[in-house]
Amino acid sequence: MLLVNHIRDQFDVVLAGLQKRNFPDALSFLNQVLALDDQRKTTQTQRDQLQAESNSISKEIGMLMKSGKREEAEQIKARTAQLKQEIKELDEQNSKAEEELKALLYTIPNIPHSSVPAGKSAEDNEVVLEHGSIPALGEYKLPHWELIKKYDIIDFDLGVKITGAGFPVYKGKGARLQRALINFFLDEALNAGFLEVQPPILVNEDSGYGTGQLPDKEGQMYHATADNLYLIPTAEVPITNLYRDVILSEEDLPIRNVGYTPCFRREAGSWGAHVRGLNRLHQFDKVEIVQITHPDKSYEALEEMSSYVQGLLQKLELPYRVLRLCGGDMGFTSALTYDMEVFSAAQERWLEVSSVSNFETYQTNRLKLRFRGEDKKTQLAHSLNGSALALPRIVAAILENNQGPDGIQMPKVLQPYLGFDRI
RNA sequence: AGAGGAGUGGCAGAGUGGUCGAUUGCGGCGGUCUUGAAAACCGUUGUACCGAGAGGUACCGGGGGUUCGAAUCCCUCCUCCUCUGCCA
Repeated sequence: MLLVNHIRDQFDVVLAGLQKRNFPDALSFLNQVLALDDQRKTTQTQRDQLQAESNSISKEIGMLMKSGKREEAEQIKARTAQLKQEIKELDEQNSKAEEELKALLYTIPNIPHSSVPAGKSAEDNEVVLEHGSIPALGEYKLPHWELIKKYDIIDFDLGVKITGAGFPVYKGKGARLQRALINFFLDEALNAGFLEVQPPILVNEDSGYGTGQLPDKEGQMYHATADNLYLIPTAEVPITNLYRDVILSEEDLPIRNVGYTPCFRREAGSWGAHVRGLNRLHQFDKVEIVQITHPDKSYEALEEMSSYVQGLLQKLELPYRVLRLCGGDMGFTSALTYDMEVFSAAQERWLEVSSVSNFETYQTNRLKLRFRGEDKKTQLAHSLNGSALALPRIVAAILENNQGPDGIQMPKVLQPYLGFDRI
């Protein structure tokens, strides 16, 4: 959520940012926000003044009562009755304005960083770099959904039987590959100085609002209605919310956390040819890195995270490219996002395996995540996160890219974790 | 899940209708003293909103209510503790 004061002070920047996002009627929308905020301020000032009067009368009544002057006390009570009514009306106006303001602010996306290219869709994303060479598979060119059957390592039909579509069952070497990847990713993050956390995978409403999944995207989350809890779509939600309503001291920054969790996404209506096999699932595993930084350091941290994720892909010997997402393709809450995509050689397409974003103060404003600087004043920190990494598409790429006459060769770096070198 | 108890400032812990945003202690910060430190003493020490400022308003787990006035009374939800039950 953007700060109203920021909209006021940086009006032109915010307006240009929304236009880069193709936000309709940005100008009149922003003016409406400011008008509502003005209205809120006015009613609040009036309300506070009346309340001040009422408070002092109440004190007076108290003193009169004590000194036994009942009748005088009764007389001035009449005035407070009137004040009470007026305050109540102003309160109603005020909270109405506040709610409307909040509703508007919730619909405004984050302002893109100046380096974000304009554009409408994924085609307008900027390719920052490509790394590695695409393997020539020759006659061994099965897509992963056939490989998993051939080697009997992941079973979608069993998942359908016990749960439904998009909930695969990993078996044998398939299960061990999952476990190896999770451990590899966690160990790498540990070595890079991230603190490992294991958060709950169900979260309450407050947490959903904190990171921006609510109120708009509740359709994407599984909802345990009996307890009003949501299954997390990403570990970003519980990990970032660890710092909700927290005032850190400056020396605590940066906070660097890593966590492995299963992730759950309903992905309503998105089934089709592009989402076969492991490409899109309702439940999948992901290791996530989260950083809370000083506002001056967040872009530095973003670059670090991008290099870190690239390092993982290099160690896994996967060809990848890095995209800088355009204004139209970026997530709602992000100011700058890099997507990492690996090339899936049998499908002959790029698959997104990581998304690394800087949210600046967009999340921390909702979260009330602040730190106290040297001047003793509190200010909002910046939050960032990235996948490091999401498993299914990594598995798809490893299986497809490394297939050959003798089965599927495993990346060297995983072999100590796996206990085998090929499937 | 049932019965009982409790949630107050960074922490501990007073406060049961009226000058209470809240006694006190510890911790933190600043100072006096000291070559330096400790001790002692003095001062200071929550967050947010409105206001140019003076200042005002709100917050004692969350929400609602009673009252001229609520940390204090009532309702409701949440959390923690104790006992019983169940369970990995």
